[in-house]
Amino acid sequence: MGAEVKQTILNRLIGGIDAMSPRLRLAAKYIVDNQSAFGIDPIRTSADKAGVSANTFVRLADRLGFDGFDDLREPFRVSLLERYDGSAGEAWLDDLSHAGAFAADHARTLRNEMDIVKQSLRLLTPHKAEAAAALLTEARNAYVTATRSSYALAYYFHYVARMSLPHVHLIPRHMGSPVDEMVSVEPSDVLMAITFPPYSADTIDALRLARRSGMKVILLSDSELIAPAIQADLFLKVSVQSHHSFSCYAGAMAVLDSLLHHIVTRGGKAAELRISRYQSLREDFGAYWRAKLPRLRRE
Amino acid sequence: MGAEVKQTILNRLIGGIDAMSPRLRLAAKYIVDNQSAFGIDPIRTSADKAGVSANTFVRLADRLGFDGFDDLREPFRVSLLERYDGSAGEAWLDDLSHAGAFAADHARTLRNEMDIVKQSLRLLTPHKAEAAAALLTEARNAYVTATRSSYALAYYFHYVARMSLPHVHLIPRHMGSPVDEMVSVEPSDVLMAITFPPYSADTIDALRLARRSGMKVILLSDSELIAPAIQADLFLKVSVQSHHSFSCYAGAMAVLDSLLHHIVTRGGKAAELRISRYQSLREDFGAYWRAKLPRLRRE
DNA sequence: GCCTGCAAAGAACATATGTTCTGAAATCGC
DNA sequence: GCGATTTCAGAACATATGTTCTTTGCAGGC
Repeated sequence: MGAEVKQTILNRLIGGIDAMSPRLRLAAKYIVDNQSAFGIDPIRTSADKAGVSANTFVRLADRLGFDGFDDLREPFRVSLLERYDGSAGEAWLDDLSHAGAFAADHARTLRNEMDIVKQSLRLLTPHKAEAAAALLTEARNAYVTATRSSYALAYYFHYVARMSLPHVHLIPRHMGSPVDEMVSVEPSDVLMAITFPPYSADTIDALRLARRSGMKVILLSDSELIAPAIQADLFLKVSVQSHHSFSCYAGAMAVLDSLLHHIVTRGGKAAELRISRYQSLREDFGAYWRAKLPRLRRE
Repeated sequence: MGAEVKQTILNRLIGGIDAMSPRLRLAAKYIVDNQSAFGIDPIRTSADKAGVSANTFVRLADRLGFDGFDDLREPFRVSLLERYDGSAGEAWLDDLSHAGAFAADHARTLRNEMDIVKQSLRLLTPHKAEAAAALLTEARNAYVTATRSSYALAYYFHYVARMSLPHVHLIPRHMGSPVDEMVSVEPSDVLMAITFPPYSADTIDALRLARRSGMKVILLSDSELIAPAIQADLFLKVSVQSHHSFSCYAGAMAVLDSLLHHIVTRGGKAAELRISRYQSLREDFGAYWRAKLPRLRRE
């Protein structure tokens, strides 16, 4: 009952947003993006978060034909109640399991994803996380390598990490083998390798070269035993098991997210500043909604 | 974070209820029984529903050591906001929270990762998953696009999907804008765009072009409202919130993993075969341990 | 019986919240 | 360009909300 009303409002907000004035758009977008927060916050809080004034929300409510702001917020309040009560625990997954063949199969994959994420994060002890962050931060140069599908993970990690640590490099940069770009490594460098079965020969070569060069080695994989005569200084185990023939990388991504957090935290104010400079640089391009508005950010 | 505090309060309420006066008991029981309602209702409403006076709740808050009623209700509010206390009650995480400053911070990030993964997967209903798989499978050509850090996600998705569906293309392939590679799109094609704030102008352009071309559009993002005049045929919402200035992609990755599963499943025997052919092709290169070993595959 | 101590409700108060009003700034139309 | 219109924020206002104060009622002790 309440959920329908809410959906109707959302549809009207989405459908009518192109015909709205800039501030009304911001307010509408805020509601669509933060439905739960909008349900509980008082009008001024929502206004601050959305970057508009309080009475912009009043005007939005009026424009939508409501008697007042409260009438607009009410459906979001009750939907918050309904949804929460219905979703306590893992009931939603169990329900899915009994909602037909496709849903049951779907539920199995979702459960698997959550399991590998939990399992991977569990294995990332604070000690290991701290050690990894320290190794990467204090290295002269830190090389991140991977190939094929795990290259995506390395790409992401490098993309974010380099904002905080300019001495992080992704190899191979384009084509070719990672060893080609390791000609001038030194013992004060670090190699972080990411590989999953079937393990890449290129990555294994890079690991071997790193060992010979006396570099520190961080290995992110599902097994510590990748190939003979390979040992990592720090092994980060992640779970990638799946029901099909290829791996699931959600666990690995969660571990990388977590490492990035520590790297940025270690970087302190300077790192934060560098990242926000990247951000603002990019916003000059993709600034559609925020167009010419002052960026009011909470906290 | 909020979920823990709430749980602590509940435990204290339940544990201490025998030592309370009759009215305080009523109030305590009401909180335990109606956690969500207690989170949003003002004090007088809760008082009416519980059958006590307003200041009984004030006294209860005082007795529990809070500075005021608001402090008592706050954890219930935020837990309502977090929609899903995915990580509540994980003993190993709770232990971490009390093992020093670094471990506590670490635990916070792990909890966040698990929550966004759960939240994202919850939003991926079987209906949406099936629709996405169908759109991608039945398209003449399917284009996957993203830029900057989310390019990693698109890269991964394309890498695996194309084994099952050869008509999936990653754009932009190297440099340049995705629109450059959309010159010959047709209404029977599909565009799957992945973008997170700050939204990329290139991706938005691609979405606009897709709309004009009559293509079907799948949008994987944190918001349905990316830019004006953009609407997706299928919107897959994922949670990327984090405690720092950049997004966490574990939830997005879990959703992609899940979609890939359905795509491969839909592909049937033919797809499985194609994938294992890729696998064996790669193993000829990277076959170190496996060389003379039987391939043990779980399940 | 009277007093003390506690529990509880209701009234009184200060603050927070939604709403309205006003004037300034931006935008549009000509 | 310049006036008309729209959009918007800040102040002013009435109501709602949390808190405090006061009073009442009820036990138990001397």
